[in-house]
Amino acid sequence: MYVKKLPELDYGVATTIKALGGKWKACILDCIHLGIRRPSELCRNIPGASLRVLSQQLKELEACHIVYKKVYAEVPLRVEYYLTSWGESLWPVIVAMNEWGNAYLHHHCDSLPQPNAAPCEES
Amino acid sequence: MYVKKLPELDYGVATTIKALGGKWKACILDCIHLGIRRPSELCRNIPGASLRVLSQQLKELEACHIVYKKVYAEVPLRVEYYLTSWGESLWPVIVAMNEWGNAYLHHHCDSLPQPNAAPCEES
DNA sequence: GCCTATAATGATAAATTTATCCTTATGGGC
DNA sequence: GCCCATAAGGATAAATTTATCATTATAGGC
Repeated sequence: MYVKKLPELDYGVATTIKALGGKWKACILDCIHLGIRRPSELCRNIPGASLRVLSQQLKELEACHIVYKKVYAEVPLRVEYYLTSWGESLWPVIVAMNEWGNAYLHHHCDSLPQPNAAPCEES
Repeated sequence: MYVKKLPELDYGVATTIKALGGKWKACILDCIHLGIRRPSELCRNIPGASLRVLSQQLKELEACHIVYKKVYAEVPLRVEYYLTSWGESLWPVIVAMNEWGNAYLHHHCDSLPQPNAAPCEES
């Protein structure tokens, strides 16, 4: 397993981003919030993400106490993920981030500019 | 300059994280919000960040329309960064993220667990 | 027997981000 | 002349994250 070599920042925003900032984490939480709980279901609902990547992200979310896992003794194996109370408390933050981002996308139309995009004041 | 090879996700949360998720970006925005505007000042106020890294992050923030830049014809060169209206509109989101993260830190005491931390339900 | 599906993880490659070091340019202090 | 400070960026290394491919284990369909 990978272990960090550099010190981490530990103020509020950095903590939230560590918990939520993985590439697929917001998608996953959104699905779980909608009741899509099984890894294979998540994989079918999140185009572009492999089961492997989703497993990794779910494991991190679990380690961060954002989701927890229920395992059923069935075959084929059945696993479901649920939001913890911390995950629930994160929801309004996710909504706020989503609203800002969507407003931004709506205004700027195309995706975020590449680093060398033309500068502009107060666009 | 680095150009992306993989497609990007473009829903709200991902957009917000792209704008705000760089390692030093929240620190920088916090400083600018407090009136610390010059790169050299930022560098003195953000331990661990080099001028080089701050320049990179500022450039990205500028490209994302979160901050803009004023250059004064002085020597030594004087540059100041200000929040754009988009940057201002992002502020409540930053506050919400900061509050959640601080509550989390306060509850979990030490920094976020490493990926292999012991699982727990509803901690 | 080989295929399906399920969930998880090891090993490793590829992509991306962040860090380090160096250079440019300007003018003042000593 | 060499040092300071300022801001910016090139070149490259290091760190980190994400992706790809393979394997394990279990039971049912055909």
